[in-house]
Amino acid sequence: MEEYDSSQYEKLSVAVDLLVFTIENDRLKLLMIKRSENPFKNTIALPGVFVGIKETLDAAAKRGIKEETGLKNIYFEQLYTFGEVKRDPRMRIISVAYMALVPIEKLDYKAGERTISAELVDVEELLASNKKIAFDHREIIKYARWRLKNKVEYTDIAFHLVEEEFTLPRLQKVYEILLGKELYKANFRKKIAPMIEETDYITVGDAHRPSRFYRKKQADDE
Amino acid sequence: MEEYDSSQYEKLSVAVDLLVFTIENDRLKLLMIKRSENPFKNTIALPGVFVGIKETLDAAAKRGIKEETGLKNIYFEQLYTFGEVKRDPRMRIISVAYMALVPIEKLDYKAGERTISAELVDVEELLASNKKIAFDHREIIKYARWRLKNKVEYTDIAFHLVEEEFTLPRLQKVYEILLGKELYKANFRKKIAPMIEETDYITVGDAHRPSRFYRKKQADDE
DNA sequence: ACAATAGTGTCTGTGAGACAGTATCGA
DNA sequence: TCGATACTGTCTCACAGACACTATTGT
Repeated sequence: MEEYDSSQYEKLSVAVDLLVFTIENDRLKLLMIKRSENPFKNTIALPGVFVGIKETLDAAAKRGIKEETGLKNIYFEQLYTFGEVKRDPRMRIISVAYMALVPIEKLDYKAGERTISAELVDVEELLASNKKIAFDHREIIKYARWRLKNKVEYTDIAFHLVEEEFTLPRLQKVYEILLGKELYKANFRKKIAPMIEETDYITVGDAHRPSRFYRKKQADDE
Repeated sequence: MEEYDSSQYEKLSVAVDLLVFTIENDRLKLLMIKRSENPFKNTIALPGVFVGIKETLDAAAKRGIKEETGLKNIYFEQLYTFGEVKRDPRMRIISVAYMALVPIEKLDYKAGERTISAELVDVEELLASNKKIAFDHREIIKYARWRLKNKVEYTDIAFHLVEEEFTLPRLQKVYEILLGKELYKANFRKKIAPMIEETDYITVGDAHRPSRFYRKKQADDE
C-alpha cells in the first residue's frame, strides 16, 4: 500500500455473513434467520456478526457460528467479500461471506445463543422461488451454492457433511445432492476408495444387506 | 445479519491490495513498489488503495490498477480477504486482495500516476528468497501464486497474459511458466484447439518455420 | 422365497501423456 | 543443405461412465 494516511478516508463497518450448510432428509439446507427488525423485517436472512476492532475475520466467523449453532469446531472457510455500496440500505457495510458445513446430527441449532427464529431452509427450493431474501443475500447464497458444487468435484469437502463414521451409500447420497445428479455405485466407490478406510462396524436392523461404516483416511502421503 | 446496532462496534479501514501479474522474458513477474515511508520504509510491497465510503470493492481495485498502470480495461478478480489484527503494525486494516493479469506489451507501468518506484519482481525468485516484504504481503503473494496456478488448470485465465492475437508456442510458454513444468506440443494443442480460432497471419523474419497467430474463440456454446 | 439394498467385475470410450515423425522458414 | 522451430499422427495407459452381476439382511 502506498498511501497510509487514512485520515482522508472514512472507515467502514465490516461484517461476516454465515452460510451454515447441512443435509437434512436428503435435501441441502441452509441455516437462516427471520429478521425481527427493519429493514427487511420478517424476511429471511443469513446470520452474521460485525467484526470487532481487535478480532480476526476467521475469529468473527467462528464466534458467529458459535452463537448461532452452539458449535465450536466445525469446518468453515472464507468464500468471498461483497462490497456493493447499497447492499444495506442504511449504511455502508462490507460483508465477508463464510461457508460452514456440518452434519445434521451435530446441528442442534436451537442451542444457539440468539436463536430468535433460526430455521433450516431448503436451498434449491429457495433459489428456484422468488421468495424475498434480505439484502444481497440471494446473490451470496447463489455464489456459495455454486462454489460448494465446484469444490465437491475436486476436494473432499463433502466429508464434512457426514459424521466421522459413515456408510458409503450415505456419502454417495451427499455427493449426489451436492452435484445435483445421480452417480453409479461402482464408480463412486472406486473414486473415493483411496480416501477412506474401513471400520469394524456395519449397520443393523435394516431389512436388507447391512452396509459397512468407513472413516476418512488421514495422511494420504506415503 | 441479526444485530445492526453497529454503534457498539468500531469501524475499520478497508483497503484493496493489488497483484498485477505479467510475463516478461519468460518469467512470471509481479508489479510491486518500494515503500517511501515507515513502516517498512524501503522494502517492497504490493500496491494498494483504501476503499472509499461510497466505492465498491471492484471499483477500488479498478481505480488502483488505473493509478498504478494507467490501464483501464484489464482482467482482474477478487482473490481473498486478509484480516489479521496486526497485519499493519499501526492500525487495523482489512485488506481485500485482487489479482490482475496483463500482457507485458500493454503494461507500461511508468504511465501510472504515482509511480514512485514501481518495479516488476520475479515471483519465483522472490518467493524462494527470504527477502523482506512489507506487511503480510508475502503470504498474499504465495496465495495468489497458488491460486493462479490452480486456475490455469481449469480455466482459460492464461489467455489474459497474451495479446488478442498470439502464436501457440507463445501461449504454451505462458502455460508452462504458470504451471512450472514443460508440456508436450501435440498434447497442448489438442487441449487448446477448441478454445481458439485461426487468423490469417503468421510470424515473419525468424530463421525457421513461421508460426500462425490465433485468437480466442468466443461463444463456445452451440 | 422374496423384496430391498449393499457391494463387485468388467467392458468401453475419452483424454492425457509420451514420442516420433513431417513441414517450412533463413542463412 | 542445414539448423532451428512449427506442427501432426499415433500408441499407450489411466480413469470415468455404463451396466450387469453377486451378496446379505428381515419378513
